[in-house]
Amino acid sequence: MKIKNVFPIRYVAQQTGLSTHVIRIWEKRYQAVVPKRTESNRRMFCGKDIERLKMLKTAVKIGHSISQVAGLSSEELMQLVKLDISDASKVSTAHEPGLLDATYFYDRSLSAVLDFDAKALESVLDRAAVHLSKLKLINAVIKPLCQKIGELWEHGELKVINEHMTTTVIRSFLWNLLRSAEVSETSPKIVVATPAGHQHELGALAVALIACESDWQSVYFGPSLPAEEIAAAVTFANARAAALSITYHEDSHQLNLEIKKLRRYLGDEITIFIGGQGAPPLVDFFDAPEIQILEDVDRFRIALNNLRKLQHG
Amino acid sequence: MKIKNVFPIRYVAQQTGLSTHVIRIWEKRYQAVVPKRTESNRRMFCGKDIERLKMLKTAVKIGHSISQVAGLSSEELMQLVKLDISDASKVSTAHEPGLLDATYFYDRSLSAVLDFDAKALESVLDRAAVHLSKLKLINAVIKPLCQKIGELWEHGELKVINEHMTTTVIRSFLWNLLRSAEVSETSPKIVVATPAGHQHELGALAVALIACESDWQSVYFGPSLPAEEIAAAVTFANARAAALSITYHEDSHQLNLEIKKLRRYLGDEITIFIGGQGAPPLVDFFDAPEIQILEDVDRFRIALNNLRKLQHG
DNA sequence: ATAAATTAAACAATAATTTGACAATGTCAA
DNA sequence: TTGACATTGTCAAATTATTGTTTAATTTAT
Repeated sequence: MKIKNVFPIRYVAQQTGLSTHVIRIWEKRYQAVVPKRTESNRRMFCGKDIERLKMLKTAVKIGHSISQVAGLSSEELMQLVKLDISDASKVSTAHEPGLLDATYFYDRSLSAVLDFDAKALESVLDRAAVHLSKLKLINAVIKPLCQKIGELWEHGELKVINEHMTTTVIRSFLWNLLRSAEVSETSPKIVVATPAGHQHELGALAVALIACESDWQSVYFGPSLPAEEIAAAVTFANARAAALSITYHEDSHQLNLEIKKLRRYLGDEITIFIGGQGAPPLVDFFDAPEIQILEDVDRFRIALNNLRKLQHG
Repeated sequence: MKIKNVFPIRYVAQQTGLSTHVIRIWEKRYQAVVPKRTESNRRMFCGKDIERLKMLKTAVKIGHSISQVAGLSSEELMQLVKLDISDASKVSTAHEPGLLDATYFYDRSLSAVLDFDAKALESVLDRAAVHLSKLKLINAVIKPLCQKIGELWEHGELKVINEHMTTTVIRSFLWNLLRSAEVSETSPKIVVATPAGHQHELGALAVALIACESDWQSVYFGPSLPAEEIAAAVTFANARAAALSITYHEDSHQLNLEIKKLRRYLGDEITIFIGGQGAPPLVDFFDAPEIQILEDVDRFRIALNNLRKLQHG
């Protein structure tokens, strides 16, 4: 049971915060919305009209001109509004001259972390995302930043809250990057997660991004997922591979168990990638070709490409 | 044989707050209600007529035109009106009452979770954010959704991966919402986190959002933060309050220690809020006025406002 | 007999519509 | 920099529609 076309202009104005004048003039000039009319020529808006007007308002607020956005479809508008919320900082700092060097962004990021300035960190990362490729971003900014923070933390030069703040910001940043990655629907899928007990998910997010960059569909599941669940996810998503990110090399016994369990759950045609800083020490433990321990990002990309070709042939 | 209650027009007028003239003219012009008549042509209203007239009155009050809503069925009227009734009592801040039913978004979200469709979930949440106020979004969509997922998970009707996927999506959604919240730079600050050992951070994010809505600057630190670090964050940010979100009531001994420690670390002029589903059982443990256990969102808002005024005076 | 209800018609206050004008702002080329 | 031009929000006037109230005449209930 839907209620349609029952909203008079005053109601719409109150809902959207726009004046009735603006609503009318937007209709007249740009056909931003074209409400139905009563027999007596009164406008009668529907729910979608209101939704649309709200989005238009925020689009304008962000800095777009009404004439440009008024013609967009509601889906496009949604996309626009969503996107610009996530990198609104770009608008304000767009005029700054770009030093295209990755170390510049790394330095600025580190400063922001030490200054405990979440907004600055976000802003730097947003700008870095514009200037650098995803690969470079991860390799030359995110990864060294995380390592550095790890070091500082170990040496007691950084509070846990610094680390938390940074993690939260970077995590959200990477996630938004991941969401905005465009991958073909027909590409093979890879399930990305962190094994049970491992809480650090930044590496996993980076892995998911790299996979996207290599034109795989990343299905990201976040931290601390038991082997059974990873296996279920692979089956459900009909994925060709699973990737685990291991940041700290702790409790390797438990970890081995998990990986072996996962190996058993998955059929032989599913490749398991294990990466991250905590991965190299594991090389000795596993020998099967279906489990690949990867020490750096490039090898991961190569392995993904190989697997892709293999599957194609 | 059922005996119907019937009422003369003056009673109806008194009940609804409408004048007899209005009731008659609404009937004459729009057939808003069509009461039975006595042999001598007096109107005899029934209970449903009164309900209907009340709803029509509030619909008009909201901003609908009587000519348009008078013809709606009582169910449609109910749907149209019930949201704004609940929001009308809140008055205090922005006039952003809900348009579409919040349960609609809740239902769609839940479907997306069960279908394991991350993109659909994102899309629904984005739409909900346009339609609903932050408060309503959290109270009527996010919160019940999390609760439901918790229930399903406990009953084994949901995989861990469902829960993980949902958590990841909602977390990112809330975080973006938090980032886009605009709060004055001069507003007091509140540090939001989850105590050590508590990994679930959605509640904390919701708390941070609520605080923003009450015009506090939320300084969000994510999950599992030891008391020392929370204290350090409060000092560093020069915050007036700290808020802990506790989702599951486990290991209450450890939790008590953490809270008491935090209480010691912070001076008396810093208020500690403890909220979330796991909070109510703690009421008995703490008695100090500087530690406030909050059972629901509204109390949290009230407490924030009080604290704000107190500080002002 | 008095108070209340009924209908119909008239009335006045809002509210919505269109049109045109206007001011503030930004853009672009000279 | 200046001036021409487009964009965009606001406003006023004239017209029409909606809607609550009033008035008047009549009927009914207590």
